[in-house]
Amino acid sequence: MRPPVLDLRALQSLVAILDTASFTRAAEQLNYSQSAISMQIKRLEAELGTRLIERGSVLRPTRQGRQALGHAREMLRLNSELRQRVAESEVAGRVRLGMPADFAFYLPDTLTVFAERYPQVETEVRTELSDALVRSVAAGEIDLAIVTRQAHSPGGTRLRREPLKWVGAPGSAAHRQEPLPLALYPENTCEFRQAATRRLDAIGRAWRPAYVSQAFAALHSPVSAGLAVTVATPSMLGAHLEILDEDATGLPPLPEVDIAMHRRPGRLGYAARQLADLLVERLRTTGEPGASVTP
Amino acid sequence: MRPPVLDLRALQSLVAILDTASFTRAAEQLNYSQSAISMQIKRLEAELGTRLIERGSVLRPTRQGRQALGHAREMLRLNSELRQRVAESEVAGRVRLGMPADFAFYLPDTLTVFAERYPQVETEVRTELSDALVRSVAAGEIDLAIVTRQAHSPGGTRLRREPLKWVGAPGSAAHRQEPLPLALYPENTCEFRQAATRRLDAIGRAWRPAYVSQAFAALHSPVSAGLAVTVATPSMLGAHLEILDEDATGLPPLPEVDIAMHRRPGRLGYAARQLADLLVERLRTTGEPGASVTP
DNA sequence: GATATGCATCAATTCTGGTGATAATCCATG
DNA sequence: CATGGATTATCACCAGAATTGATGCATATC
Repeated sequence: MRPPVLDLRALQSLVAILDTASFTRAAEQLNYSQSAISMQIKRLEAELGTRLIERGSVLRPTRQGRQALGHAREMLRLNSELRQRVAESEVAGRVRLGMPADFAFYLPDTLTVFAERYPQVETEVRTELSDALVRSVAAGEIDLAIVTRQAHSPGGTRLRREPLKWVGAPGSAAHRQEPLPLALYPENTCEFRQAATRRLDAIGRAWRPAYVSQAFAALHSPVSAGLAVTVATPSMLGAHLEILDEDATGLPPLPEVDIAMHRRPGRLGYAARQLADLLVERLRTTGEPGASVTP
Repeated sequence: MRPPVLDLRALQSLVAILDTASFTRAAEQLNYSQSAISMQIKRLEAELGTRLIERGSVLRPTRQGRQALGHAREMLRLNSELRQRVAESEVAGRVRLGMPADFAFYLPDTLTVFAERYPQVETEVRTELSDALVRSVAAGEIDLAIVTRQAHSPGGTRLRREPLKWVGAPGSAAHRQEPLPLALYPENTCEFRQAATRRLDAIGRAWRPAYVSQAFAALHSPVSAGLAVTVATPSMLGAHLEILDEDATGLPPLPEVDIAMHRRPGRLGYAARQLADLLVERLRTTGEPGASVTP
């Protein structure tokens, strides 16, 4: 009738037993009597209808025990995380975060998660050029800055590196227009776009800033309508846009860009540290997809 | 002293309340009395030191309640999965799986997971050419087959599509040798390699089967030693090998390949269905990385 | 074979958590 | 503003589950 649930304390004991390889030590660790541990496991095994621990001179999990162990660990982790999250929603404070204008559309998910998790924290976002942000963060005017990596600006943690690509609407011929119509943030506001225009100049391809705006929507519309092209990294790409192949379009290849985080000097407040951790967690690229090799 | 754990039954009730928007209905659903539900939530809220449910004409979770809800759901999911996994390790039976020879190095992780999860199941792996496997599976001689997609062999579920790439050891010059030394499975054994040699022939590039073996190690060694090149998809790639850029090396571009699964006609046994699900889960490509768009 | 160590079991006790009845609340109506 | 209906909170009581400490049993150690 009701989905049967296991006793988390018993799972906790199971984990402790297999970690310490001893009922007795698990009991000490968890502040139970040895018999309590023994009974908990007995009940757990009865509930699951199978033996979980192979008793002997050395304790080993059975296959079922190994299955259970992984899930038990994860459940206990979630248990602590739940407690912490609930407790943290009391955390108050203030975080000042800086990012280039074009990141304002890259991070909102993460900022939403943060705002949800720490509803009492005031988050103040400032948008400036990357190098200005690096100075601001060094001066302690803001706590954190997400910037495109400046080769000459040391410090900061690299979060990810992504290729920069030409982007347009599927099927659009905007990239064949002469001069090339670009949707741009205002001059000097966006380094990606500076990189792009410099490469166009280098190959002698004419271009014009067909759409210039600080507002995201005002730039997105002409691109998805096929009236202009722009540049973005693959992970910034949405469903309505596609990467334009450089060979097929004759557009110049674009460099890779680094995305890095800078922290202001001194000890950050708790809220700022949590935001920093969250940004690292959500932006850091994951490892290589495959692990095996085939000839 | 001991990491405090929450009562899973209380979390179960929390979820039920927020799902049904009513203490009373949650009680009916879980076969508790209404007062039991009320007290469970009271205890849970006391334990966490915060209100989880905002009482009123309509019940709504507080921010803390929302935090808790997600984790609670996940913990309950793990709870059921744990029970099922433990129960499933009693599942016996037999599964006959077919795959091309070159997949024998693509799937072992998944097969290990399967063997661990269903230790009583006999798994029999047969390696043949893809089209032979499609016939075998249609004839019911094997239960499942993982094959490279045959345009003319309908049926089957496509699991993923990957580009085929030239692969060599980093820094090696093997790709500049004339004729091109290839590490190959025996002729007609591997369709990837047939695709490769046909493309070489098409552009008039001479090649020779420098290393031919059914054994993985015997092929892997010469490639990572820089003595030959071979072809693979990126996810088959290991740390010791790298993709050779087609433009830089003058090697012909290779097609994309589809990896598909065929099931034999008729109702599969439980074990076979589970293996099929696992293969789909582990091989199916995940969605696009990003969701937002930037101009 | 004696001893030590560690898990299982048992009986007694504690105490958690459920039930049913009832009180308190909240909202919708008249 | 009062009343009725529905929903949640509280209370007293009880059942049974979990813990404990003592003891039994098995296995390793010397």
